[in-house]
Amino acid sequence: MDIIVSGNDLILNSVSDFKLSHTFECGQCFRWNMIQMQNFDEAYIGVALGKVLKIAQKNNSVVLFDTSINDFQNIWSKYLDFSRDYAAIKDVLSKDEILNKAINFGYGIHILNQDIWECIISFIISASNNIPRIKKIINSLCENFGDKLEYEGQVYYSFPKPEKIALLSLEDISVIKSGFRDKYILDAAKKIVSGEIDLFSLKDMDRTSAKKKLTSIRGVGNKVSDCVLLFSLEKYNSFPIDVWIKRSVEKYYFSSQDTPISEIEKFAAEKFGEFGGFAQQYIFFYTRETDK
DNA sequence: CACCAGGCAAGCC
DNA sequence: GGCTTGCATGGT
Repeated sequence: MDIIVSGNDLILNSVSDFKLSHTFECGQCFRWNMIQMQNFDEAYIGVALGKVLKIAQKNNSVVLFDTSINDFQNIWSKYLDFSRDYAAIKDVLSKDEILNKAINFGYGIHILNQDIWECIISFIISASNNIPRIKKIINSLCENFGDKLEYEGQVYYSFPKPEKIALLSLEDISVIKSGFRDKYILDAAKKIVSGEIDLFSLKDMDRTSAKKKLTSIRGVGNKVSDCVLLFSLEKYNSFPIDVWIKRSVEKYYFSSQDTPISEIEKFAAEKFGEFGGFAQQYIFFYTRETDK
């Protein structure tokens, strides 16, 4: 991959194993929206890490608009996971017939390195919910309590900090219509602001310890913590099992037989090992886009 | 109207 | 340990 500065924009050429729609639509993030741009195959605008980014792609070229080389190297390269060798991961996983199909379908998936706090709240909101409404609630949380950001004459909102959320009452937060999850959101904010949970130290912990810490937050159980571990703490052997993954794994590997989650976890650990998280994303995207 | 949606906690055994 | 039920809200 080579990087070219073009005015205020940054052009990445010879990008491989990456496609915007695969990465942004595979269910790991909720704040990226597709836009139309001439001369590109795909384009998105999103808010992440307190910044608005417009990004577009044509074939193997990706353009980050109004982005300095510093911001790319310090922020976006890591966020978009550009330094990982996805070809090597795909080689290993493709040996499995099902994964081979899933990878051919979602060949451009990258696992983003998201903000831990945003990830915790987003997946607390995801519980017993559907994706359009998850996006709607998160958007409302940002509009009501985040900071205003302007880009090209449009207004966007950052994801509100835990310090801001911790000061809210249940009544305050009821405007976002998150239902029974409201108290979980407040609990997470309070545990983080009080220092009971130190987000920074989670990164250095092993998977089991980090998971134990995360599940001490109300509303964070097995599945939500696995998502946080995978999408923001670089624990790539996590294999979050939601209803879709459960159904899909049962269909492809257990002759459509109802199987306990504990057994699916065991199966995934043995079958995919250190690449469990990547396998999960390929399967999730494949099954969501084709089974429906 | 019943049922479901990227689950989880609490209560039961 | 495992199993069941209630949970806010909005969409079919």
